[in-house]
Amino acid sequence: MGSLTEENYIKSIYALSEATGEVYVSELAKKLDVKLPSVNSMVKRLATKKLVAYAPYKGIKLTEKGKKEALAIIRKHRLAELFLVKVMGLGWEEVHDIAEQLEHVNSSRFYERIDELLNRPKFDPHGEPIPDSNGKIYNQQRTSLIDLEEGLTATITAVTEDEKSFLDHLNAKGLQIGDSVTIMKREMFDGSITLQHKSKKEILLTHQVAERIWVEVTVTRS
Amino acid sequence: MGSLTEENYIKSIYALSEATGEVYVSELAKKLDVKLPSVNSMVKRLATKKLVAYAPYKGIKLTEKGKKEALAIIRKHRLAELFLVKVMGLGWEEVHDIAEQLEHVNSSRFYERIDELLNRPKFDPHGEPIPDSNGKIYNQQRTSLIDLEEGLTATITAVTEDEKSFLDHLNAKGLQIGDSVTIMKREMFDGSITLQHKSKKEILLTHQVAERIWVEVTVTRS
DNA sequence: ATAATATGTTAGATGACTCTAATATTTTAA
DNA sequence: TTAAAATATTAGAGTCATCTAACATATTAT
Ligand SMILES: [Mn+2]
Ligand SMILES: [Mn+2]
Ligand SMILES: [Mn+2]
Ligand SMILES: [Mn+2]
Repeated sequence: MGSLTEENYIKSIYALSEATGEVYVSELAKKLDVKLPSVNSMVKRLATKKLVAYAPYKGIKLTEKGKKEALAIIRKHRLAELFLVKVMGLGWEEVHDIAEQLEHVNSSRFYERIDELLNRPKFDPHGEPIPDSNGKIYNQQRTSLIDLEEGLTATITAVTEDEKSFLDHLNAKGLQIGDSVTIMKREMFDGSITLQHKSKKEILLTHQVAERIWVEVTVTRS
Repeated sequence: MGSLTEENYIKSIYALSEATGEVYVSELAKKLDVKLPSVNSMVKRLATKKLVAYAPYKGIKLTEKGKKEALAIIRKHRLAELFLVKVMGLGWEEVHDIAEQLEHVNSSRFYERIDELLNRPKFDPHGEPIPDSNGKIYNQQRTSLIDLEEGLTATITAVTEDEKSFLDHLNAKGLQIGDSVTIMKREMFDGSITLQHKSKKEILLTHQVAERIWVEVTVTRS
């Protein structure tokens, strides 16, 4: 295991490569909120340790070893989040920041026990898959709310955003993982969407919010 | 809050001052397993931050501010240990090392929740008192097993040693916090002690082990 | 093909924390 | 009261992780 800083670099490289394919030094700098030369020297160090392969202007790629480390950290992060919600009774909007710290705890006993208590869970409180202890990740097929036709009914499976303000927003709207929603109206003008919710209420979501909500279609046009 | 390193210095200074009164740079170096000059410069830094008062050859003293920080860390450590035992089902011999990491987690929510779940506990799994959120600590009067006369019966209230090997040793002997024991024999020659235990077994403890076990006398000589 | 833009590097410095080697001061004991 | 022992300090250097300022290279758009 590397230092805390190293772990955060590895994790960010993994996240960016999932999101955008190529990972540039400059992108990483923005994500980690450090300056370019800092990233430049750290990437060199990671390359020396065979955690990444780096070709200037071509991007940074995690090696197998690096990927394995990233997945181990993500596993710990997501197990921690679920534990905080299920066992400790915290809200899904307040666990990410704590998990950012707990993911660096070095104790197989601790995480083995969490995994056991939660009965080898497959998803975190935000619907993100939890890699198993070998780093294997179950990748669901994902459809965003913004891609659904009017009239369709779907179940919310995940949200791709950990930020408290976003989750507070969903809480205020009364939306949760597992909720069933029907698309009532898609606005051409601003991309906003009106949903019919199990609570019987109609909910309006902006494009910006809807695109971060992932669903599985359960009922096709009636 | 200071850095992780700073927190560990503060905690060690507190522990040493409880144990031996005066805390010398040299003692601290031994405890933290770093060299003298490292401690020397860190102590200067802590003094600049008004966390300690330092007079060479006279010892290091925590200021009120430093004491408060130490107690906050100790509180987190002990809450974590108890949580790991009571909620997560780990053994008292394996929680210290994990708590050494969890004590640095910065989240009042996390610790507030642990405190609540455990119902504002007063003692950790080793019988050590847990400071309250104001840093107030309930200091029990302590009698060591080695100070009991033959024939007395007492209850084990605490052990002053977190090391796994020591606690493994007690586990092997079948001794736990709360157990009632009667002093059968005190050996003059080597200071060892023979106990009658609730399990009906006789248990022999060396002086080295017995002196780390604290008790409350429940039955005086019959 | 040149200019503009995106992307990356080098040099040199800083702060936190650590080390070794050499030296200094204070306390205590003979 | 001098020597020995305990305690502490300074000087100088190294690693990790960061920064600013200046410069360099590659990609792309005109
Ligand atoms: Mn998260
Ligand atoms: Mn999550
Ligand atoms: Mn402990
Ligand atoms: Mn303890």
